[in-house]
Amino acid sequence: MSVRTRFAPSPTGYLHIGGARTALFNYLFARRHGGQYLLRIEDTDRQRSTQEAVQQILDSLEWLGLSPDEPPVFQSQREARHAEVARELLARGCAYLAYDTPEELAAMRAEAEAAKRPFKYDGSRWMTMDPKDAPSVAPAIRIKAPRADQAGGDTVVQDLVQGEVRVANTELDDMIILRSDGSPTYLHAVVVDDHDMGITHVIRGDDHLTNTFRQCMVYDAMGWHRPRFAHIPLIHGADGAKLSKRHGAVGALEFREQGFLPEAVCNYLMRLGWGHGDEEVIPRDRAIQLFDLDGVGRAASRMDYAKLLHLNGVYLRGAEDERLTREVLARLAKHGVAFGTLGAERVRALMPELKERAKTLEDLASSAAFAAVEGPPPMDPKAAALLTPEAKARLADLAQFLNDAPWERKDLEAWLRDYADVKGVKLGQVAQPLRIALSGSTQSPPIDAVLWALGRTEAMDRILAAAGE
RNA sequence: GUCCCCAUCGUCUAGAGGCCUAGGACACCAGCCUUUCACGUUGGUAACACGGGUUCGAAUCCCGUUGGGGACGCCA
Repeated sequence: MSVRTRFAPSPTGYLHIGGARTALFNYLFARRHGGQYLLRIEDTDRQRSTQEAVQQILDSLEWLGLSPDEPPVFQSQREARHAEVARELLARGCAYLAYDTPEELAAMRAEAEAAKRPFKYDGSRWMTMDPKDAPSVAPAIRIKAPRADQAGGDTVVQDLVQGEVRVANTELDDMIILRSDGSPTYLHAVVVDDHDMGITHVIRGDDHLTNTFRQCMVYDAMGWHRPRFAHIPLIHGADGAKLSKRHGAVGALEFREQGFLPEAVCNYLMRLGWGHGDEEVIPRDRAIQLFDLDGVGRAASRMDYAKLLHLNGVYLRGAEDERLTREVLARLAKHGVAFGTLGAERVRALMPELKERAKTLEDLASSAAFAAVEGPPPMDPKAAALLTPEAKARLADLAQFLNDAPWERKDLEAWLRDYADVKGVKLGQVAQPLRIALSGSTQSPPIDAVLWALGRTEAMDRILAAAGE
C-alpha cells in the first residue's frame, strides 16, 4: 500500500516553526517512499478558528515548498460523517449515552482532586440504566475504554520514533466522542478523518503521544487498522521552555520577512531532531533521498538562530543572482529606496560579490542600496568621519587619473595597484577613501568590483562629489 | 498529583558493547589570507547528568536517582 501522510494544523493562529517541521517531516517521509502528503485543516473549534489563519497556513506552506498533493480537507465539513461513526459505535454497543452535565463533571473532578485521587470517569450507571429513566438533558456519546483485564491489561503502540509505548488500561477512561450538541470531539474526528483519508503514517508532535491511546480506542472499536504512528519531539526556545513569541521569531512567515530563504529554513528544521552522519547542508532533493523516521531523535531540541543564520548564508551564496536581485529590489522598494533601471542593473552586476557577504536578504538589501541609488549614496557617519582633507585630496587626484582607466574589472584592479605603486602608498590608502566615496560605507565588496559595477560615469560622479565636499 | 516520553560540548548532532585519548556543525577564542567587510583556512576551549549493576570490556544494555518535557476538557 502506498504511503499517505498528512499535516493537520488547527487554524487558530499562524503556523509556527514547530508545525512547519512537522509538515516537513510528513512531506519528506511521503516523498521518500513515493507516497502522498496531504493537508487537513482542523477547524472544528469555530470559536478560535479563523479564515485568516487558514490562509496564513496555506501561504506558509507554499513559501516553504510544502504544499499538499491534494486539496486540503476541512474537518468542519465532515461533522456528519463523524456523527455517523459515533452512532455506529453506539449501535455496536461500543459506546453509550452519558447524561452528565458539565457542572456535574466539574464537581466530580473537584472531588477527585480534593481526595488527591486521579480523576477517572465512571459511566457505569448510564450503561445499565433503563432508557425510560434518562434525565432530561441532552446526552453525549462516550466510547467504552478497554477494561483492565482486556488484551493483557495494556494498550500498546509501536511508535516509529519512540519505540514501544505501553499504558495500562486502568489509566484509560470512557471518552466523549460526540458532544451533547452533536459535534464531534477532536480525538474522535481525527481518527475518522485519518481513516477515511487513507492515512498510513501519522507523523506529529509528541504532545499527542498520550492521546494516541485514546484514539486507538476508536480504531479498535470500529475494527479499523491503526496507522503507524511516529511522534516527533517538540522544538523548544533557547531557554528550553516551550517555543513562544518571547523567543523571537517563531511564525514561519516571520522568517520570510526577516530575509530567510525557505530552503535554508527547511534545511535547518530538518537537522533539528534528525541527523545523518556529518551532513549539514542538505538540499531538498538530497533530503528526500536521506530522510527516514529511524533517524529522528527522541529528545526535544532547542531553536538556535545563530545556526539558522549561518545556514541561510550558505544558501544565499549558492542562490541564483537573478533571484536574489529580484528579492533585493523588492525589499529596497518596500523600504522606500528610489532606484531606476540603471540602479537595478548595477545591483545585478554586483550581486555575485554582494551575496558573498550577507546572511539574510535584509542584509543583502541594505548592502546593495548604495548601488541602486542614483548619485552619491547616503553617507554612514563613521565613513564620513574618515573623509579627511587628505582623503579628499587623494580622491581628487584619483579622479583625474581614473578618467583614462580601462573599465573592466581586471584592468581596474591592476590600474589601482599601479596607481598605489606609483604614488608610493599602500593599496588600502587608496581603496578606503574610494570605498567611502562610492558606497558611503567603510564596508563593501572589493573596490574594483564596485567601480566596475557602478560604471565610469556614476563612479566618477561619486568620487568628485566626495572629493569636493 | 497520576501517567507517558526524554537525557553526549553553550546549541544541533555522530555514536546501534571494543574502531572513542568521544567525531562533525554553529557559536566563542587565537592565527593565517586580505583592499574594508565577509568568505575561506589552521589551531584552541568545550560533553557522555549522577549512582548502582550486567560484561573480559559500556556513551552504547538493565535498574534507580536527579533534571527536563508532554498529556491528563462536552480545546485542538
